[in-house]
Amino acid sequence: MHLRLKKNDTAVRMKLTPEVQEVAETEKRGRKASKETRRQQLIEATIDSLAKRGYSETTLADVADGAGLSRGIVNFHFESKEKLLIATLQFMADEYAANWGAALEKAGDKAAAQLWALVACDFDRKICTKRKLAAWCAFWGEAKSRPTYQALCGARDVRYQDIFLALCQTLKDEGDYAYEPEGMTLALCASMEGLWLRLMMGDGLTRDKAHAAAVEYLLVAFPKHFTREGPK
Amino acid sequence: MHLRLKKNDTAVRMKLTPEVQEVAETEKRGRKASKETRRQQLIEATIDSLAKRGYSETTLADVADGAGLSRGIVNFHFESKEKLLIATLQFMADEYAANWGAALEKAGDKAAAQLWALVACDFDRKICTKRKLAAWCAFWGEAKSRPTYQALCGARDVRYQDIFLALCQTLKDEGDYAYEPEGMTLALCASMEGLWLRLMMGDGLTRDKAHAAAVEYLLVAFPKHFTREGPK
DNA sequence: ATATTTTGAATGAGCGTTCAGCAAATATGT
DNA sequence: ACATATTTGCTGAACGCTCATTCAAAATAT
Repeated sequence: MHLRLKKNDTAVRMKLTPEVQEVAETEKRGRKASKETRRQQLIEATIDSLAKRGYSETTLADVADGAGLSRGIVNFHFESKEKLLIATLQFMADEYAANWGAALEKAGDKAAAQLWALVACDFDRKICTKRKLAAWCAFWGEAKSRPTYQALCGARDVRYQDIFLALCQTLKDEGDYAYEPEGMTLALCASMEGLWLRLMMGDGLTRDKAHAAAVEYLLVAFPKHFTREGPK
Repeated sequence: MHLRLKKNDTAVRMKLTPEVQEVAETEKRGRKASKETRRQQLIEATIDSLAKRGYSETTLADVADGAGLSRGIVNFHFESKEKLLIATLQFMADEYAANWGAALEKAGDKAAAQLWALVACDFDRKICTKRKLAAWCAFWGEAKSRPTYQALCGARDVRYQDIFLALCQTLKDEGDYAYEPEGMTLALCASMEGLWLRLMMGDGLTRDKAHAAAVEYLLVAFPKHFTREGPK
């Protein structure tokens, strides 16, 4: 006979991370949480685990514990570990895309303002957290040997890169700059990704310093369009 | 009773990769290989495995197979899987450092030439192979949750970054550029790392195009010092 | 003969997956 | 209203597989 704790008694459970908590408390609690809410809660716990332990040490047990739920739960809501991870990456990719999409909307129709916004939003508090950067990096590390991950990681991808390229092209025409836009765009995008990488590694680099470095790049590339405070 | 193949008969073994072969055939063959040679051979096989299967799926069995040796071999020459991986990363970090060290030597004492050489050598055939980039990336993915990896990955690190910064500073003084050197250096280093990341991801980006993008950066940042063909 | 290197079978820990069963929520019957 | 049946969400023990590690024995070198 088992001695049993009362279920869903959050006071008894291990401390959950703010992100998981938040999702768990959205809508209704405990048993009544909808399927979609549970999935989200597990995805958040997965990001936590990836950030804390890295890809190779992320286990379903850890995810379940992190979500404050039982062992079999992932295979119930997702079909397998693999599918949970894909859903997690998908979620992050969607969030990322939504973020820059919204930033672009708000930026108005001047190319310089759009480019500025696009660069800034990569270092937004919502997107650019240690936690999420670590999770991104975990996926990057596995991406080369997994086409599925590669496709989703590259979702910061074609459309994004195209827009970037178009903006650089426009500014070049406006400002009579001499550079070769494709190389320029590539170097700029790469720089932001590299800054993410470094943010993740720690080193005492902060979000603000990273953003400032990216801005420095914008300044030397498009001196007629930007000051350190923003587009002219 | 076992039916046994004759040992060390390379004709019978699985095809080994060029890198492993090369090491295996350095010095004397088969059993007579020295301790150091065997270690190197296993390290090359580890890089192969990381590149082919990613960190999380790299197994000692795969490494041993890749080296054309038996299962227990790694635990004999290295003490554990963990130590093999650390030795592998250490090897790559040393090779990387030696590469830019040599490039710096050869570049003479003009700051512009040195910076050019430093950027160029990151895209050198010897360093910048799919295989090695993939291995680097595999380690990056695990680095946040493993201090040891983090320390070694950051070996493209303090000294490297300091030299870079000093060079940017010198060029700024020479050329009366307006940028803030710390941000500039950071953005430039990050750009090169980001380009590596993209090279690894595939996308049809080639070493030459990546190098060209980095050069494009140099051009806009230091227009008085460089042309696309090199330092003035 | 002794020391060193290599082998490969055995071991056991860790992990993803499965599934029978429990409990909460909801639907249906009275 | 209350009782009963059905559905849905969840649990956790059990299973089987993969893989790092160990080690006795074999092969080779000195």
